[in-house]
Amino acid sequence: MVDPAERRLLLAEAVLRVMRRDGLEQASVRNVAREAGLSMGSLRHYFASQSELLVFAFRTVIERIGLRLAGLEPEPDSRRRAQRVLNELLPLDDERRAENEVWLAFTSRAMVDPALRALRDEGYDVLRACCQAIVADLSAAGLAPADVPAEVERLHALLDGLAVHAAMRPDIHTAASLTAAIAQHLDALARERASQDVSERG
Amino acid sequence: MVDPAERRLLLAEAVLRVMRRDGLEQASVRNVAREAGLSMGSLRHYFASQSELLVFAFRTVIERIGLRLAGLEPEPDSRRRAQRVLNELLPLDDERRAENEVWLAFTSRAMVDPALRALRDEGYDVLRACCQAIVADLSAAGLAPADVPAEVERLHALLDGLAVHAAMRPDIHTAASLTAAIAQHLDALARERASQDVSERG
DNA sequence: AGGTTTTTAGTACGACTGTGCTATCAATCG
DNA sequence: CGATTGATAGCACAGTCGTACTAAAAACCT
Repeated sequence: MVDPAERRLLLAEAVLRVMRRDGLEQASVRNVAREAGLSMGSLRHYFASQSELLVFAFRTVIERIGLRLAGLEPEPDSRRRAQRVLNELLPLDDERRAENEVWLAFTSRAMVDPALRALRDEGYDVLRACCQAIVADLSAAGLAPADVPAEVERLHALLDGLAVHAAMRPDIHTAASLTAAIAQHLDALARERASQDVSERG
Repeated sequence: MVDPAERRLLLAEAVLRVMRRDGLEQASVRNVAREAGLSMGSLRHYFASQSELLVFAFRTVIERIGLRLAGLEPEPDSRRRAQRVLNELLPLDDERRAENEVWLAFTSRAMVDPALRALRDEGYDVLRACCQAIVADLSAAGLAPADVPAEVERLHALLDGLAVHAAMRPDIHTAASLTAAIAQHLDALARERASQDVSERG
């Protein structure tokens, strides 16, 4: 017998493929089943409703990102650690570009589909917690201003803004330009803190 | 006789109402016609296809924003001018919150609907030009770092990121917190430039 | 082996979609 | 006044949608 969890994952990945190729509104039960090489009835055996299917698909994306973050090798230097985590969150390669587009589609649909809202908020919270950890870390190391909450807000918005731009204009916002933008921001944070420290001493 | 342009505008506004209330995918020919108090046939008399209707609706949004920007009273102080323009671009009141949600929905759909892509790119370009003007202005006034392109990228991403966050979590990202985030960023730019100037002199 | 449960497939139903088409009403013009 | 054009309405068509349902096949268990 086939592992049910495996089948569900197979279907979730079919959802993501269809979503990315044709848009979320094309991720119908029929299309997803065909994409996965199964029948509608079979899909329905694993997911009682379409909403359940979509939620599961998005959840796998969130979990995948979480796993990647947890799997990062330890890095003693605050600045390098920040850069590495942020690079993990940016759509730098095809896999993460796909995840990013899925995130955008879900974010948009969650505006009007209450069933997706809780999960969307969960993704938001995870990302914000990441930013919080990064900024707190940098600030403690003297590499970011002392006003942590304000800098969390700024970093989080910058990150999601870059993600949206990368989805809209992948030709303009390349992997190189994205990492450069983040690096520049981190440099700016460090410089700001430095000038803060100077004026405090004086 | 009724002015055709007026009727088209009436229908466009119906599109925006439906989009915001029920999502873009609910902005069908039938629903929009009903929302506008017209028949399907009548709608089709003004718009040959649904795509044409949606494009026109989004265009009116872009034009409305452009008109608001053009209508801003002159402000001699660079910093205050920047703040004012940026506040105009942020979803601070209900009208602009609606426009912001429409923008998000269009951005998402344009990922898979080529007919919307050109218009979405136009909106992107307009916003980027705004950021460009603001940063160049601030930089010339000694209130932003000398590396204008890099700061344009940062401001643009920050702006769109805040917009997305405001759409996702209007309870968290209030008008006050949005303006505060922008003000904080402008302060940071000025401080960065100041420390740049100091180190150049020394 | 025989019975039971899981998995798959296929179909049917009612609702909705965009578009094409015709018919009616209003208004303008010759 | 008649005729032409613009505006509105409403229906028909072919297609897709989510879901419910039945029934066959496969796998598992005793």
